[in-house]
This record gives sequence, structure tokens and C-alpha cells, in this order.
Amino acid sequence: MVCHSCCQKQNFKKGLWSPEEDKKLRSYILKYGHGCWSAVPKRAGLQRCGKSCRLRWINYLRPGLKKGAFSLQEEKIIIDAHVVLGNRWSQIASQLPGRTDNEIKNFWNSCIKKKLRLMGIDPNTHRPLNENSGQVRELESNIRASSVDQLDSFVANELLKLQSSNNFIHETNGNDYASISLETQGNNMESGIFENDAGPVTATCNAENTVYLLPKLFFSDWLLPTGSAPLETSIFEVSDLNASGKLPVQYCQLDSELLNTCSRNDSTTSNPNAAGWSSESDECRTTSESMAWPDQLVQYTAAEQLTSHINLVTSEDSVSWNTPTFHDNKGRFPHANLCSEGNCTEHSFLSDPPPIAREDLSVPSTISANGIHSGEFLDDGSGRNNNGSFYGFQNGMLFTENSTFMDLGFL
DNA sequence: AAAAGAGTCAACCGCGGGTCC
DNA sequence: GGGACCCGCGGTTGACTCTTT
Repeated sequence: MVCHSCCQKQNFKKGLWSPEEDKKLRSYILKYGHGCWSAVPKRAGLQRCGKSCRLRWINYLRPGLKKGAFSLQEEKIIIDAHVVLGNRWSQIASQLPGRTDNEIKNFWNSCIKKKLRLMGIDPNTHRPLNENSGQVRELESNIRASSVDQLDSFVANELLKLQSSNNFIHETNGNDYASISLETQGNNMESGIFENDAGPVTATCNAENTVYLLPKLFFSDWLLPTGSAPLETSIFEVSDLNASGKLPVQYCQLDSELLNTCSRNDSTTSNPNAAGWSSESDECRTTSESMAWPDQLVQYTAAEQLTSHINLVTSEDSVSWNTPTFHDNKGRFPHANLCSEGNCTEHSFLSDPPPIAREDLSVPSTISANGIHSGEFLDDGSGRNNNGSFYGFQNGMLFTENSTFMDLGFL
């Protein structure tokens, strides 16, 4: 069959396709197939060139196309494929049924590229933007060495840098509250909407809280398991906890008499013999001891779309820390103790964590790929370490007294 | 409320490779 | 072998939408 040239200068229509045109093209191709594209427009009654028809069909009209935003899994596939294939969008698209090369190309250019850059990764080479920089070496060094102490120190330095910059949103709320809701807006920028949960929260947390919301920090970089490529962990699933936008931070004092009946209106009395109340799950907690909560809590939380948040909460008053019986909404808690014994497997998560030395809480162990991805997070726990400081796991986070929460929500 | 800027995405353009005559 | 044509691909454009000021 001799195809008609679609490159000849004819009076073809350009621009967006109307619903009528779509209907004509769809019904024609479904009935006759496309055959020679250059012949399609004439036969379908369209004032378009064959090329335009082909594009419209492939990218928009053909059956089986997946609409909507890319999932994190798709995003990971794209990035992984790009490492190998580069800008061969059609080949990348072949790995994502229902997605078109054009769509992937657009997604890459408008979204992934930017994210990778912000994470310090060159989107073309998939390597650190400046591999020779001391900063990168320092980062890698911290990841490799990665004791909690070192990480804390590193994080603290980073925070100081941020605090001294203007890249810092500072909100002070003189009201008492124990629960902070963070609502994200848009894809990757956080705008903090700090609000008190109704009820006990406002009554019992009588500290003046200061909340810092630090956008554009990419702690996922810091949490790479030893030896893993950035790609393997640069995209992660967030826990339901984070996906809900709730960032549980504080535990408030409650009158112990109200332990079993606590509700949102029960906590108007502050009692130093505190039992805990979780602002996240709204559950009553029991306690065997109270500890002084560190003056400053830092929470790292992995959020959606490769961005990370940090909430820095300072409390002028001492807020009691209560030994938890809590669990996350999946009933899982990691425990890393066994990892320090060279046995970091899914069995590294114990139901009865003993007090352990801080140095045992090495970060790679805690977030080891083996331990995490296949792990049964059965445990919650807290206790004092050998040096008297406390540690704890709760809601997928590792606490240490040195002001660190490490959100493991991406597990 | 309006303007400016940024982001998104459908569509266009040009090129290279393959096929046909 | 060479020209004409088609197809598919990747880069780019520009209209539209959303966000910020």
C-alpha cells in the first residue's frame, strides 16, 4: 500500500484535539485499525496530519492507558531504568504498562529531575552532583560510620546551619498542645498548619512549644543502608502514619486516675505522676516510670514524594516520658539490638528489648535492608542505656536522648 | 483581585533508521 | 544505489493551570 505523505504542507489543523476529533479517530481505529498513519486522517474525516493522529492515539486514546499520577513504585522503576537506559523513553515506557514515553518524559523533566537534584544527585549520571566535594564525603562518611552519636552530631550541625539561615520557618504557639498536624500542600513543599487537637492536648501540655518546620531537607540521603545505592532507598513507601499527615510528637501528662478513662476532655489536670497519652492514637497509656524528656526533641520524618520534614519541638517545661505499651498502626516496631551482634535479620526485632548501649544502636543496623524489609516489627520499647540515657522505639521511630527521632516510616 | 512566576503536559518538530520502488 | 516516504523517537514549545506575591 502506498502511504500518503503526511509531511506535505497541507491545511492541517494543529493544536489541542477536540472531543469530536477524538471520537472520530477512536472509532475509526477501533473499527479499521490505523494501518498507514498518513491515510488515517483522510479516512477518519480529520483535518490532521497522520503524525498528529498517531501521537494522539498512542498518547491519549488507545485502550489500556493508565491515567493519573505516577506511583512511588513507578517512579522507582523509571529512575532505575534511567540509570541503564538514559533518555530512551520508549524503552523505559515498555517497562510501565499503560504509560507512554511522552508521559514518562514529561514526568522526568518536570518532577524527577528536580527531586534528584535537590537530593544532591545528578539526574544524568545518577551520581552525587559533586562527588569531589568534602560535603559529600562527609555525608558518606557519616552514613558509613553511622553510630547514633555521630549522626546526632551531624544532624545537630545541620540544624545549626539551618537555624542560622533564613531558610527556616519558625512558628511559636503559646498555647498548650500535644498534637501537631502537618498538612502538606502540593507535591513536595510543606506548609505548616499547626493546630491543636481538640481536647486534652491543650489542657495538659502546658509547655510553651516552639515548632520549626524545615522544608527541603533530605534525610533520606542520610539513612542509606551501608553499601546500598542511593536509588534503592531514595524512593520509599511512607507509613500510614505519615501518609495521614499526622506527626505525633509529644506525650503529655495525664492524671493517673484517668488512665483508663482518658478521653479528650480528661486531661485538664496535669499530674506529675504521669501516665502517657498518645496524641496519635488517642489511646491511654500506662507507665512504669517517668523520665525527664529531653529539652529538645527532633523528629525526622520521611514524607511523601522524596521530601522530608523536620519538626523541632522545644519544651520549656519538663514533659514526662512514659514507658509505652504503644504500637504503631501496623502493630510493628523495630528493634535493632541484635544487629549489633552481627545478626541483623528479621529476627532483630525483639518483643522484649533490654536496655542497650547507645553505641549499639547503629543506624545501618536499624535500617538494614534485611532487617527492615523482611522484619517483623513486633516490639515497642524504651529504656535506659548503659550510660543512663534513654532510648526508645515508637511509631517506627528510634528515639535517643540526644534529641533524635529517626523516622522509620518508610520501612 | 490581579499580576507574575512556576509547573504541567499535550502536541509539534526535526532527525535517523527502515522500507519500498 | 538513491530517492521518497513512513515510522518512531527524543527534544522542545507553548497553552493552560496553579501558586505565590
